[in-house]
Amino acid sequence: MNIENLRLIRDVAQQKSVSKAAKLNEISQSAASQQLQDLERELKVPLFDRSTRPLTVTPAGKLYLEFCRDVLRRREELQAALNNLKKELNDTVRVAAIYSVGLSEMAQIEDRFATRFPEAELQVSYLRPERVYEAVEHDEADLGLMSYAESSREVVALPWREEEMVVALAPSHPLAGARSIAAAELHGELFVGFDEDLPIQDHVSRYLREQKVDVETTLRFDNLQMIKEAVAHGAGISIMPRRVMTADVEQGRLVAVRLQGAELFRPLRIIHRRRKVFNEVARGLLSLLQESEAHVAA
Amino acid sequence: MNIENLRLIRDVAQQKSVSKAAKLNEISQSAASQQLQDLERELKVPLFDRSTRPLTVTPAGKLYLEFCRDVLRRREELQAALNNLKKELNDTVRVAAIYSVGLSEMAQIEDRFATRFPEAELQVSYLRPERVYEAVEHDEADLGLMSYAESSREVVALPWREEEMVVALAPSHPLAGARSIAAAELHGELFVGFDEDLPIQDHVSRYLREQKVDVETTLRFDNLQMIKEAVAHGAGISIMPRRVMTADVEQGRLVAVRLQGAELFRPLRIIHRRRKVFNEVARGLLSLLQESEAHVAA
DNA sequence: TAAAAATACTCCATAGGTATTTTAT
DNA sequence: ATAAAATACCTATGGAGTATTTTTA
Repeated sequence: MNIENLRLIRDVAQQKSVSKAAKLNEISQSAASQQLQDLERELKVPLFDRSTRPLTVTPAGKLYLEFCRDVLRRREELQAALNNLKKELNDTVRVAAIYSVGLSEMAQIEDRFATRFPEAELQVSYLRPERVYEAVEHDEADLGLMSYAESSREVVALPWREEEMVVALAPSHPLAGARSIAAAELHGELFVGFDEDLPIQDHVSRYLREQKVDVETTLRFDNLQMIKEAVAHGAGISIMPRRVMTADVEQGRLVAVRLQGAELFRPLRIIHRRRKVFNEVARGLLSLLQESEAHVAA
Repeated sequence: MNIENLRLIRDVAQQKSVSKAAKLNEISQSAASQQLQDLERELKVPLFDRSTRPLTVTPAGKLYLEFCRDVLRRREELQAALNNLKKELNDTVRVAAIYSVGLSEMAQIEDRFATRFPEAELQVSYLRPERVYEAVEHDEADLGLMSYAESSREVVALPWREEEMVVALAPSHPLAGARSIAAAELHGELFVGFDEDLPIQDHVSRYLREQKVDVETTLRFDNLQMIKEAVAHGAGISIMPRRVMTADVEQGRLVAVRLQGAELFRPLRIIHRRRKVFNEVARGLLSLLQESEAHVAA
């Protein structure tokens, strides 16, 4: 029972002729005759009465014929569904990004992507960092954009960009007027930090430790949004990427001051599954991202 | 795409393992692996992600899996339907008989058949003679019971029984009291006959011609029922098989008188398609009919 | 390191072809 | 007599096996 055989049987019934059905299916009359007989032997029941001309369909043949039609129709449905899926598979790239990559950042990327691949679809999900990693690991996303990612057995991390970390202050803070701040000046300040298990917090803590600076951490959050909120309300100062506070600075809610020597950077990475087979648009997006990194660096 | 392959793919998804599915389907791991790859090559889309353990089903795999399940279910339905049909085919014999074979006659046959073949089913259709012949010719009936049938290219006629033809009269008819009637006595009688194109009419007409008897035919019908009706109402006499008027005689509606010399018989025949392959019960019924003929003759 | 899957290689069963015979009209 | 189906016979292909390598966890 294969598709060709189903078609053949259907055509025999329709044409009332084995040889005509054979021609339609581009096989010899002999082959058609043998297929039909093999099938009848397998089912142990004749499907056609060939002692009349033209041949006639037996009741069993009618049942089998309906079966053929049903399966052939179902097969067409499958083919159509698979084609849709394949189109999507080929024309879509799925990106998982942490929130702090930023909507405006992604909007630019999306624009350039849309120009270069007008047919393609770019799906972006904003997720918490662990979920970005998981999405890539389980092949729910083709590319991940996150900070402090490390290559592992499952996942490859490529460099993307290094974001300058600055001191975030409420406009009312005494240091808010400074053009730059030396690490030492932070000693004893009230500080709003990340949860301790986050790599960015490790990074900042290590930096402060190296600079022999002690800050008094008053609050911890697992996301930038809440930290900015707390800083704006005067709960303390913080250290974060300059880029994530652009809007807040413009609106006068926060002040960003350069760290003297600009010696702290948050590494953003592009991650993907090891041995991942990219489709064309995913490859395209990857190189677009890497170009843009070069561009920013320049 | 054959049934075994559909089962294999379904089992791979269910077991999340090619080797386990292979065992279930009693083929080697290698064969299963190759079947799967061939299928994926044919569809040009991977159905399973084998870079994870246990393997996972891709979206395309899910679509294909539903297809497998649908086709396998449909196939079971077909098998069940065919089994019913085959049972019927093997245990059923279809008989087409002319009306004048008679219900009581057939009831006896059915009883004896039911005793000898308790599992079997006997389907009897009462039809007009042409339709009996057609039914046998087109394999709508296995056996036909009719009068005056001849063997032809399509159909074989076997002798069954010869039915004595008698004179049918209304009880009020002057000849109704006779023990027998010579052909000559019918001369000038009003006569109710069959349509001229029926063999039985030929037969009767030829007989009367040979006996140099002229009757005055007042009415013609294409069936015995109407002729009996007409005779009972005094439209004339007729000649017909004794057996078909038994009930009418008992009820005093008609009188049957033997033709002197009992020289007129209606031949009943069993007909069947040439080269017809009988099932067991049809063969059984045929020999039962032929026995009963011997019995009647004895 | 152990399992599962893929691959290399071989074999043979069978699907399909040509030529011929049988069958139906 | 003619066209259709069945059959005899042959060949090439591909499906399935064993043994081995590669991959995943």
